[in-house]
Amino acid sequence: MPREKLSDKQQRILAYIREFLEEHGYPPTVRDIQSGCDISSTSVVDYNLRLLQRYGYLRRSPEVSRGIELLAGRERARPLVTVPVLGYIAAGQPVPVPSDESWAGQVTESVELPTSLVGQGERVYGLRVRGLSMIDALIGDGDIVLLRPAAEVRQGDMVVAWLKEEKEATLKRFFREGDRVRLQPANTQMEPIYTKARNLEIQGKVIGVIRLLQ
Amino acid sequence: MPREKLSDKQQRILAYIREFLEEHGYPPTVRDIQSGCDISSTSVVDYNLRLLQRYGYLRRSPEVSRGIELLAGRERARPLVTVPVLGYIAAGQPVPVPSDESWAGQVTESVELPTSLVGQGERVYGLRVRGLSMIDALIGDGDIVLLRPAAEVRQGDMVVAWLKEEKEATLKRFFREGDRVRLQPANTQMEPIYTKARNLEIQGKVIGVIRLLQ
DNA sequence: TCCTCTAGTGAACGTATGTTCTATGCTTCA
DNA sequence: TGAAGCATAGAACATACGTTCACTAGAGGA
Repeated sequence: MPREKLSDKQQRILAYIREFLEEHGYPPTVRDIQSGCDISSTSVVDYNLRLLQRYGYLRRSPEVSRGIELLAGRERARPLVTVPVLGYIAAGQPVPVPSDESWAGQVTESVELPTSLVGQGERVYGLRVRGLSMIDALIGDGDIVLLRPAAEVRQGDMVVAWLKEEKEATLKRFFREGDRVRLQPANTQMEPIYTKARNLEIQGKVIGVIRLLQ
Repeated sequence: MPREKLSDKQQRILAYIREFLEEHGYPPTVRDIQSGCDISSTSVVDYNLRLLQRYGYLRRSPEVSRGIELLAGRERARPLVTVPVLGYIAAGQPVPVPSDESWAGQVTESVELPTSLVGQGERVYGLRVRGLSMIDALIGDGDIVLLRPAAEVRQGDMVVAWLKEEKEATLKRFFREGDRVRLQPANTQMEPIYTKARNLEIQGKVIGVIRLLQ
């Protein structure tokens, strides 16, 4: 769709929509635009909106009041993702796992993070660490661990693992070695854990850690 | 305005409005909310919107279709702040300090963070940690430390300190004890460092740590 | 000259949508 | 047990608002 040169009136309309949105939080009606831009008839507004839509400056939802959406800054569609913090992770306790789809209700808090950090549309969730049990992974009390449900785990991935026998959640790097698994702490001075693969339940893959002080 | 506890229904309504806005660029109608939140009557939606407005979560323009404006993230004017990562911090090396005003040129990379984490207009900068010298503060190789230039340092603040004699940068909690200073590692199993106050140069106050894996 | 295209006008139409009214359970408190 | 609030139902009302239509006027173009 060719981006043609806009008439003076069309530019005024675009500017007015932008201002109105800024001020009110919702788009103007055809009649708002009419009076705001000193246009004599609603049909003229409709006419120009139609053109602006064809040129790609906005999108209209038919039959919908105020159904105008500006497309100019479209890539800023979802700069922030609200990451739900589902609960706590601590040694000797089961880890909350996002129940399919709606984790409504279990969310105690949430953190907003840019998509540049966690990706877009990913089912990332957070867990707040309680206690010092993860300290060998350089994760302290109060830190937030960012997790992605683990479809596949590759060598060296940092994962939240549930040790069934020990009844303990832990956070380590994952290495499959034959029929056993080596769980390697991030802190190189600490010793790794070895266990059978079937003693392990991978809860999620760690994609980040956030610690906020003060 | 008292921020009362929201009912489950009210939280769903707020969430729905947010989603709808995100997706369409304009707010939902009362009937959109009704069907979207599985509410039986438009009057119930109206009733709850009225309450949400009284609590300060949104503003409604009377007689105006889709006249709903979310107020929660009103300061969302500039949700993302670009935090410059000025360089590296490692033991035995001086720490880069933001030269007044323009640190243009020294920036090797940058991270975008929401204002909810680092505040707005604050002169926050980042340093990437090289090596394991900060491991007693639960900070590993590759982590990013978020710093604010330290106007005043209070008891217990986490700071980046430059030890002049030792020629070493370290990251510890700061406690003034008479004429000497105790630098306490975040890891409680480690021993504190004691030094004279004049051997110390506070480079900045740590406000956060970010670790991104993968 | 007639024809076509763009731009504008004013009114009317139909429905999308905010609002209101009455009635009904459900707690809570005395 | 009854009064007082809260939350909900369903319907009806009034109007805000997108859309359409018939008509006018200038600007090329053949």
